[in-house]
This record gives sequence, C-alpha cells and structure tokens, in this order.
Amino acid sequence: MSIQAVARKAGVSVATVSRVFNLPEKVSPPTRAQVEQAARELGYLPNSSARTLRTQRSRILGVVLPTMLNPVFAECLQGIAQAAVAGGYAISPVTTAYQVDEEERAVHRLMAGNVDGLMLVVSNPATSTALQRLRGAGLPYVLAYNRHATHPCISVDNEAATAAAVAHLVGLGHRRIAMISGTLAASDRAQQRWRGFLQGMSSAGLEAPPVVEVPFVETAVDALTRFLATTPRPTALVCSNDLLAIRSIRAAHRSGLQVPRALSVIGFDGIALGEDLTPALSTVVQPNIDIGRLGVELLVNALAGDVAPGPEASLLLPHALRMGESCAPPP
Amino acid sequence: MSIQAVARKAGVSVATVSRVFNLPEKVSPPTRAQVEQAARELGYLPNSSARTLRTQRSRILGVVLPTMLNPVFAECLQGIAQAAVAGGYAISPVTTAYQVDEEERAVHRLMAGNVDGLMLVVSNPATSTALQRLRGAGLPYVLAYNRHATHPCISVDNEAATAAAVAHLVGLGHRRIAMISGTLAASDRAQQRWRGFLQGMSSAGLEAPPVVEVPFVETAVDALTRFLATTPRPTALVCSNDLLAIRSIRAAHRSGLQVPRALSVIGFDGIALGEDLTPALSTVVQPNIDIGRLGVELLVNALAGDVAPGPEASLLLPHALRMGESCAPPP
DNA sequence: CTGTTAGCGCCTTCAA
DNA sequence: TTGAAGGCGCTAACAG
Repeated sequence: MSIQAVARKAGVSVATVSRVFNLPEKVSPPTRAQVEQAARELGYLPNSSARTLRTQRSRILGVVLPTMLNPVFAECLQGIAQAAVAGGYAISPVTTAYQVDEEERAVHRLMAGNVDGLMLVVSNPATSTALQRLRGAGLPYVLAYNRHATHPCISVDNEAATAAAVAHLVGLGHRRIAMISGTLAASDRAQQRWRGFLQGMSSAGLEAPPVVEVPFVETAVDALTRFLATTPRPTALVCSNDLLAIRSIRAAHRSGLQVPRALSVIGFDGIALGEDLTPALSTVVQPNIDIGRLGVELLVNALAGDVAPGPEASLLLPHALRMGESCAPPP
Repeated sequence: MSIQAVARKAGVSVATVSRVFNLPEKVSPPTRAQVEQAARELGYLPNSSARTLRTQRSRILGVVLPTMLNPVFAECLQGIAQAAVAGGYAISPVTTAYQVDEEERAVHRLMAGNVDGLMLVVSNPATSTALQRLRGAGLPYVLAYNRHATHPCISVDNEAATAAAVAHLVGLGHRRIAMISGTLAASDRAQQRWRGFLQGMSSAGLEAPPVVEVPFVETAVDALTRFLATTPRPTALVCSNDLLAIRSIRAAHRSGLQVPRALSVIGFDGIALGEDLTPALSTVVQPNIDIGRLGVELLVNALAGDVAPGPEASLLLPHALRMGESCAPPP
C-alpha cells in the first residue's frame, strides 16, 4: 500500500496525494475528495519510515527512566505518554535500573533509533556522559526530576521541599528526626533532599544525625528494622521517597511501633497510591504527571522551532505537603 | 553521517560497509577493521528509517495498555521493555484508559507507525474491533492478561485462581464472603474472576452475594465504606485487583474495622508493593513481569520466523496465593 | 571477497 | 492547481 497505488486509483500524481496528506489546502476540493476516497478504499496509511527518511524527523521521543517499578516514574511516564500523543509524537521508553552505564547504552540505542528528542531521568546530570553525548549531537532533551544549572530540567525545589517537611515535623514537636535515603551517590535528588534536611534541621536549631542509607530494596525493611532498634531512637523519619516511607512504616510495625503514635513518617514523591494506604501517607507531593507532560511540551515546542531547549527553559514546579495520617506529635 | 561517508573514508564501497554491520563474517578481517575504524571516527550510526524502509521491518513493538498508573501494568511493561531490549527491539507504549475507542485509536496509530508486532491488554478480546483489524492486517500480536480461545494470550487461570482465594478464606472459617470488582463489563478479567468466585463459593456450599461493583477510582473508598455499613456485613472480601484490596482496607479502617481481625481482605495481581504494606497484602500473585517478558519473546520468535502467533501459542502461567497479613479467621 | 546498482515510499523543488 | 523527477540512507541481488 503505497502512495503510488493511491495516485493511480485516484487518477492523479503522487505529488498530489502527498499534498492531500501534508498540505491539503493546496489541493482543490474536488481532487482532494477523489484522493481521500481512494486512500480510504485502499486503507492507505502513509509509510512513516519513508516519511522519516525524507524529512529527517521521526516524530518519536526517546524516554530514559531508572525503572517503571517505582510509581513515581510510572506516573511521570503516563504524563509523557499523554502529552506525546497530544503533540503527535510516539514515545520509546528505556529503563536503566539506576546504572550510569545503562544510561549511556539507552541514549546510544535511542540515538540509533532516530528519535527527535529525549526526556530523561539520569543519576547525576553533572557527571553524565550520556548528556554530553546528547549535547554534542545537538539532540534536544529535557531532564525530569534532575536539577542542574547547565541543563533544561523540570523539577521541584528538593531542598526547600525537604526543609518544609522537617519544619512540619518540628512544628508537631519532634526534635529527634532522622533522614532515610537510598544510595546518596546514585542520585542528585537524594543529595539535594539530604541538603534540604540539613537546612531544615539547622533552621530549627537541631542537630542532624547521620543520614541512614538503605541501598538495597530487598533488604530495606530489615535494615530499617535494625535501625529502629538503636537508641536513642528518632521520633520521626523523613524519607527520601515514598517507597522508603512505606517500608519504614512496615519496619516500624515489625518493631512494635505504631505509626504515627510512636513514630512519625513522612515521604517524598506524592505517589497516588499513598492516599489509599492506612495510615494515609504524609508526603511531599511532586506533580509527577505534570513533570512528564511539561517536559514533553517543552520538547515539542522546541522541535517545532528547531531549537534545542537550553537551561533557561528549566521549570521549577511547586511542591506541596500532603498531610496524610503518618505524622503526629511525638510520644 | 551516512554509509557513503564511511565508505569513502574507509576506501571501500557502501556495500562493504553495509556488510560490516549486517553480515560481518562475509567481510575479510582487514577491510572490516578499516571500516570499523572509519565508522568509529565518524561516529556513524546506521540510519534506522532507511534500514526500515529498505527491509520493511522497523524492529519496533507496539504496546497497548489501559494505564501505567496501576502497578500491575507498570510491572508488565517493565518485563516487556527488558525483553524487547534483549531481543533487539524498541517499544512504543500507548495507554487507553480502559476505553475501547482508545484501543482502536492506539492500534491505528501504532500501525501507522510501522510497528512489527504488538503486545496488548484489551478490554474484551471477544468483541474487540482493534484485534480484528490487526488480524486482518496479518500483524503479529499477543495479548497479556486477556484470555480467549481465538487469540494468542499470556495469562493466568483467573477462574481457578479466584476460586483458590475463596477456598483459602473458607479454610480459615469464613462463610460470609463478598466479591469487590471494578466495572464487570469493562474487562474480561473481571468477569473471569467473578466466575471463579461463584465457583469457589459453590464448591464450598456457600451462597454468593451479588458482586459489589466499584466503578470509579475517585469514589471507591467512599463506596466501599458505605458497603461495609450494610448488614449482615461479610467477614471477608475477595477483591478483583490489588488496588481495590488496598482501598477496601482503607475503607475498613475508616469503618472502625481492623484488618484482618475484623475483616479479611484478599487481592488479585500480586503487585510488588503489596509486600511492603502493613498489613502485608494477601493476594493472588500473577507473574506480571514474566507475562510481559514471555509475550515479547513469543512475538520476537514469531517475527524471526515470519509467522504471526496463533491461539495455540497461548500460555497459561501459574498463579500463587501469597499469604500476607490481611487474612485471618473470622471474628 | 568486493563493487555496482536498483529500488524501498515519500516529500519537495521546479516547471508547466 | 497539478505533475515530473531527484534523492533521503540503506540492503540485497547480481556481477566480477
């Protein structure tokens, strides 16, 4: 099924058929109708690879994410997918399992796949060779969740948001507050949130205990249970993401600590599921779907204007504390 | 950056360059090395649209899902993504929000995008016009979660699995057991699980109450809370999916009912998150990642052999009861 | 083992 | 308003 067949059937040239699909106003209504009918009868669909080859635009956006198993990224991807469809683009997502070499491979594969632009969540924009490669190639890209002065980023103010979480706990009366984090070195967000924690504690005149790093998902609950057995035990935990918060709550219950009566827990991310838990998760909400949506819109606009988005296009979206039921005054 | 430039730089013909990338063993080691070096120096990547145009294979798999906001599908998509990369394919996912007309549009878009095959989760394979279209076009596809005699499907035995869940509750001593479901008409899985519930109840000599349909996510907890106020209240709930189970637990607590002491709840899907909840979710586990992975492997093999998978390729994967902490003997 | 060449299907000047 | 024709980059005969 090619443009040739349609042209033949409609009794016009291939150029006319092409125009009907790309510049319909440049074709007289009668011929246009002819062509449209012929196309319909033949079930004609323009061949996208031929079009891509000719125009040098694939209308595909690459997406690089750590994983889809964390609802934060699933929500973001949903936003990306919706915005892409609305903008007339397809997406091609690849996961990296938080590994820098996988980021590299992912970008390579997507570049080989002729994507017009990329949305990505990387481990650390400051040191990412994948980003260097993209920039070198002049391929438009936008980062999600990451924040860095020399890249276009859609994110929230992780420092301020975490400091606000601390302030909330302090307001409830907590003084022994600990931060639970994944591997700090593996994510700029984790580092920013840790800094925010330090700021929040310092503003309250409190001394910050060392960060509790919980590197492995499989053993997280065990590690957290062990941590909760130490003395003096904190009365509140600030968790660097919602999954850690959920696991902290589980560890607390395993330790015989009721949340929030005996231990307050606040998460970070605002995954939708948190609202349906019992206790409902208190958390710092990021607009995950919007992060994806706005990133794609940025990219689509840039693509329409033939300019790669620069760092000045970065967006700092508002965060919010969602007060669930996992925080209360200290015992 | 084209094959021409590489050929010129390496002092060979374009055919040789092409061979180096596609049939390296047909090129003498010295020339191959020449070409590889030239390609590396130029940063050459084969143009995938040109290749697709020429070979008529895009090496892209379309994926049609209801949503990525339900972890079941996110997990499945993760499996799909991994298997696709392993098989040398890219994926292009599209969501349908459980709407049949969106399924139609999604398939249309993906067909226009030249995908080589599709993985999909549809509302109802028996009535899906999207599937008819695919079959008519001879495009290979595999269904995930759906189950139907005339289509290639990767799924579990929803009837048997749900009946097993009922049997477990009966074994604990429950006799007043209700089924909570999303819109039955919107999903073949929901219908199969409801049938399994009826079978399980009947096997136990129990009378099944009418199914409790909870159509809207936003109001689910309210609806469930209202249901739990009716008398006689069931002592156990079988939920058609894990998200409903989580919301049921929330509704129970809002009604002053401790889970599992006052009310047992069992879900269906086996989302990973369920294990970290408190109480840990008891549920019927499906191998979500494997469902995606195996579907893609089926597709990739079929594509290699140039035959669309038929219904005989269907796989019925094992399910399992994962006993969490949300079920106990009746009060 | 290597080179020449004809398209794959489409868009886009350039002419008519 | 419409048509003719070149070429996007690549692969696969075919020829040498």
